[in-house]
Amino acid sequence: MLKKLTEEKLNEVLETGIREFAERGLQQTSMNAVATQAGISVGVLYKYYENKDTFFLACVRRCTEELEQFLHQLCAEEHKPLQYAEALIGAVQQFSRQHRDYIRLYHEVTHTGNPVHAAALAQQIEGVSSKLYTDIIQRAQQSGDVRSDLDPGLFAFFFDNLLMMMQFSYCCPYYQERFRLYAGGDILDNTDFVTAQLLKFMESAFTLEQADIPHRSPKGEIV
Amino acid sequence: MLKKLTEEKLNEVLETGIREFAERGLQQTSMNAVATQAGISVGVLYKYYENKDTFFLACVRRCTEELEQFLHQLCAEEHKPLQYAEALIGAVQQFSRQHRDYIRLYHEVTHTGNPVHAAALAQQIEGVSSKLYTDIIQRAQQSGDVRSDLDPGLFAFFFDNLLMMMQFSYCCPYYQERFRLYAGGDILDNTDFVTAQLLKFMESAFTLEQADIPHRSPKGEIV
Amino acid sequence: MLKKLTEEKLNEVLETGIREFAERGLQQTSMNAVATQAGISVGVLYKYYENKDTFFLACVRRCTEELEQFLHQLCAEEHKPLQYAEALIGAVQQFSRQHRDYIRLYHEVTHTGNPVHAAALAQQIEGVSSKLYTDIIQRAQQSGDVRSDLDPGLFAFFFDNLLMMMQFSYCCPYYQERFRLYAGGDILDNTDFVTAQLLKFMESAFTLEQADIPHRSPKGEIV
Amino acid sequence: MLKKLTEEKLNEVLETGIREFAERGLQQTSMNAVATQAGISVGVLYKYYENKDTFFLACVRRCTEELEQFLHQLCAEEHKPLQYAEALIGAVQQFSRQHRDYIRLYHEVTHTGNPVHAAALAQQIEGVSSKLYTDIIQRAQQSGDVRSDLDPGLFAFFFDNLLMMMQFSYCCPYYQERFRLYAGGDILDNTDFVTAQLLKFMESAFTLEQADIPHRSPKGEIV
DNA sequence: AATGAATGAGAATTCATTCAT
DNA sequence: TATGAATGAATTCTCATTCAT
Repeated sequence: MLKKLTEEKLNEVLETGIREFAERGLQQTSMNAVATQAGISVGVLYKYYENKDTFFLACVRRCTEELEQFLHQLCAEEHKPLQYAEALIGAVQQFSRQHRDYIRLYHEVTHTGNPVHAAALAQQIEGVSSKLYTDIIQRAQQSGDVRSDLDPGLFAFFFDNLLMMMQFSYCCPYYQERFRLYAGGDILDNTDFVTAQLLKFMESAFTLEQADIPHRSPKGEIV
Repeated sequence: MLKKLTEEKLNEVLETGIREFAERGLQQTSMNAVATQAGISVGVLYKYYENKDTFFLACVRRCTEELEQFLHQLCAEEHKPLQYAEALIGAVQQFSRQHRDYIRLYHEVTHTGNPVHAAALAQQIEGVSSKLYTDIIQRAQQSGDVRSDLDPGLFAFFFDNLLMMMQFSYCCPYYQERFRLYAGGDILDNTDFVTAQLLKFMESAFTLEQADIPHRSPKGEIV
Repeated sequence: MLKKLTEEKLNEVLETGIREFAERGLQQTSMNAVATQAGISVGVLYKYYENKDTFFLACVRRCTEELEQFLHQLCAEEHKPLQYAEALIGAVQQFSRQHRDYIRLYHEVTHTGNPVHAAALAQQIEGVSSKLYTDIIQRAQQSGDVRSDLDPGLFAFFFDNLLMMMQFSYCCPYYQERFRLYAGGDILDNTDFVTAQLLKFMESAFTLEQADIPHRSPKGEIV
Repeated sequence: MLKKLTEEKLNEVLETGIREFAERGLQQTSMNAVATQAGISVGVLYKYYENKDTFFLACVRRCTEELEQFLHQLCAEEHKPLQYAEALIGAVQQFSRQHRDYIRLYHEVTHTGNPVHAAALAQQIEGVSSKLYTDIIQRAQQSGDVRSDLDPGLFAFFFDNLLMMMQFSYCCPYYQERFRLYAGGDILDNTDFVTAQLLKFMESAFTLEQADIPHRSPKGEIV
């Protein structure tokens, strides 16, 4: 009966954890259930992870690693901001389809009530992408591709907010329903349409009077 | 000892529930604790609410009623879209400050795992605002204040996404930390700055080359 | 099924706890087992006692109360020291026979590893008797019934040590065996003999040369 | 990795066991922890000792061996009873200081609930000393150094009770507190005072009237 | 109608012991 | 022979819900 846990098995344990936590949430997930489903005993689970929280965090880290890798690959290539945005939106949609549970787990993390834990988690999860986005935007502002009267951090924040909501809207039951409510019952399948629309929204949510947008052209010719 | 539960008392019960659910979440909140804090017995709590879920939903409804009222007041006045947006952003910030627990409770709702419940909740909570926003946008498109090549539902969706994230970012621990990470430690107090920036972001996230925006005019005159 | 716990029932719970703790010790006693044996649910047990330790302490207190009462009755009457001693020895033997579990529980208390808890328990359990004994001895010294070159506290301590060991020797398996080993297999039943012998031991364990005992007579006549 | 367990290693294992059992007690001590601390694997621990109880007994035996040796050295020399007593009290105090864990382990043994085990243990631990003491006393009675109207076994028993309590009072948390309660906060350091007082207590705990002690002289001259 | 004590299933965690390597 | 990972029964404690008073 005693079979050493292969790396493969440990992977399975993590995937089981991710699945269960994504499905039921932190509280409702039972360590015994995870162990049983992963085909191991509770004992080993606790051998590898001090307690439920630790195990949860391990599952989260696994997800964020994957996500970061995904992100890095994407941001490695040089792009114009809008191309970045398009690529990111597409990537987020793809990731959401392939790793629904990762997104759900991420959503579960946002429920962390304890501010100290929340700070650590936010740092761990958002640290990389927040810097990445902010940098890209700063560069784009220097090259004149993004209006410079916007704080790069806040710009990145709003931008990520839209991506985040997109992820949740593809993966989490409540957000899915909300998505359908706003955009119709089959919206979840029209990914290209959504991408196109979101891009347009970002370009210019509101039509502005000429007078309102002297800043629009950093070079000044148009206005 | 036998006192009929006055409306006032029922109010107190709901407020207690909202506070507890907002603070601890659905699972971690104890019905006994709610009853004790509200100064009633568990028995009556179960007399009025079939079970914990039912009670939770009642608390949620109480919050959404408040929220809707708030929204309706705001949308009653006729405005240009950007003015609407500005008013809404301000309102959201104010509401977040005044009713942190309502927002937290709303956030708690988004964790509903059961799709059926999720659908009912989304309908209940988002039904009004989604219609409201979509209508406003449609009207704005007809009057030419909003580019008409955007789907009004999706536009409303993206718009509400930004507002929603703003609420959470002001009220929920994890999102607060994330907010600070993106925009600096004191961002939570600079509400005016955030409002101004978000408005700009909505106006036009990205500067566009002329060539990039032939679609801007659906009628083609401008370009 | 829901029957209110009468005072009688609560008594039974305590007695069950005392029995189980006495039988198995603190660690080995299961709260579920106590509840089952007392005919209640674990829930109530935890309603009345915060946790296992608290329940254990309640059981201990119950025992010490009984013991103190027993002691007070005895010490109320004025006696000569040796009469006190005789009365106490007899009382201890009687108490041991009637309340074996109380003594065993007392013995269990002596295993408290945590010095802080130990201090509190010792204070609670020994506080009264230590003062009582010391006072009696001091008075006896003033009246010349006890040699005055002995520290009253230490005298009381040695005296209580002998009583304590007697209790354990009548009640706790290991000490019982040890008792038999020293004094024969049937010693546990010869209580009168033991009393007489212990009294003699206290009177004068060792025969002394005349020269060694000038202090024996506080009045000086004999020597 | 495969190294034969040297005698030295086995010693270390036993010492670790003694330390842990003394510190935490039988139940609370973990075999895994002992193995880890001793620098071996649980596997070997179970190779050498069938189970936890067996290992515990081995640790106990190790302690009693040491204790017996100590005792034998002391009793080898011929003495008058009071000199023996004084020597023993001093020895016990010294042993308590040097081998606190041995005494604690001994105390742990007294908790054995199972009468069969208790009998075996008592026999093993007390067998030698009970005989030794009883013999010495019998001889002393024959030589007139101890009053002959005392049962030698019981005398030895009472005497050992006092020594035993002294050991515990120097080594075990609860008994230490009790000691301080009776004799003041710094009593644990005043070993000489304690020795002197205990000797006096043994000499003659209570002052007796002439009439009360006709038996004092076994030869009958005095009375 | 109101009370709140009682119920008991369920969840996290521990650790003596086994046995494949 | 030594290792130490794996097992899983057992234990403490919680809390939604019931129902006698």
